[in-house]
Amino acid sequence: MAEPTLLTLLPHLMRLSRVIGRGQLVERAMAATNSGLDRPAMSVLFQLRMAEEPLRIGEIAARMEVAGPHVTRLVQGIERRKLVRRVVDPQDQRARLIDLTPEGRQVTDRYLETILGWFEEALAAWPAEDRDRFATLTKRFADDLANRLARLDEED
Amino acid sequence: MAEPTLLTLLPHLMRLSRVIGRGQLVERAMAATNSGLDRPAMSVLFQLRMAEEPLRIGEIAARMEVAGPHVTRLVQGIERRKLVRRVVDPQDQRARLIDLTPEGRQVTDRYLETILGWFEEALAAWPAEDRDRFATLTKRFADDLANRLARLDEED
DNA sequence: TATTGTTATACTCTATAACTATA
DNA sequence: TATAGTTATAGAGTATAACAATA
Repeated sequence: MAEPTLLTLLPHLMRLSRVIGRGQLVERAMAATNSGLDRPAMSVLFQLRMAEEPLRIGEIAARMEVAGPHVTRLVQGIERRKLVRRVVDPQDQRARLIDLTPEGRQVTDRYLETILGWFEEALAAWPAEDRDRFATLTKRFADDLANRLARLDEED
Repeated sequence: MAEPTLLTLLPHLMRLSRVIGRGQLVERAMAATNSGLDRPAMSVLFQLRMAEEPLRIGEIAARMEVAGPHVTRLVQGIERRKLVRRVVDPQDQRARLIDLTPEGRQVTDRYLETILGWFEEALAAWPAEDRDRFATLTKRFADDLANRLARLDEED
């Protein structure tokens, strides 16, 4: 069955996906941050933090790869806690721009620093070259795979 | 905030985790396999296929990192479709050993070959050395990170 | 008395459909 | 008439608690 490298890669990817996406990592970082938020809400803050600019509801949904109404709800929750502001987009009165408040940014940074701290400790024995290589290859792999899968649509 | 390599790595990992674990990859491969199964059920078959031997309910739950009762349900479903057999463990009458039937193995192999085929196409331009390196680093990263997180328990 | 698995139940996350308001 | 977002509703996936059988 296929090339052995790819066959052995698959379980590692599945496992990594679980460690990152669900359970352990995120869940624990949220507990450490002690913000009272849940994972999906933090995911919205994370997207805003990485974007470094206000985003529309639809744009957040696209980046999180979830449906729009879901983001509406999540934003309502974090707005109530004053972690984001929701202002009408001056370019288009239908749209809303979601922006981190200073408090929101602070919470998000605490969360990120917790995770990155664990990364540093986990990779303490890694030479810098391996880290860079892993980061580069991970991005390339995600891109190449996503592109291949996107082409499946067109093949119909 | 922390080392830049790790900060940029994070979104790539999150994205990879989404591409692999949810949506696109698995969902499409299931559709292509046309088995009528859902993702969690296929995940059980996948674990059995990788183990290359019958596994107990509890062992499957541990490998999938989900709760026991959930696996009981999933196994009931795939047993009804005759993709696995469920026999009493001769070593321990309380336990059940779950084993792939030939049909179950066939379905799982079709699923795996679909995914690995896409991997090969996605990585067509990758030198063999990069593939090996990526596989090695991915495993190491998952291991090191899981170990670091496991130590959080002991620190309490 | 502890462990393996099962049954029953409830909760979290996310999707779809119908609607409102702007464009 | 199309688009951005919202409200209402429903579904998938998983967890927890209580139980049964065997160790």
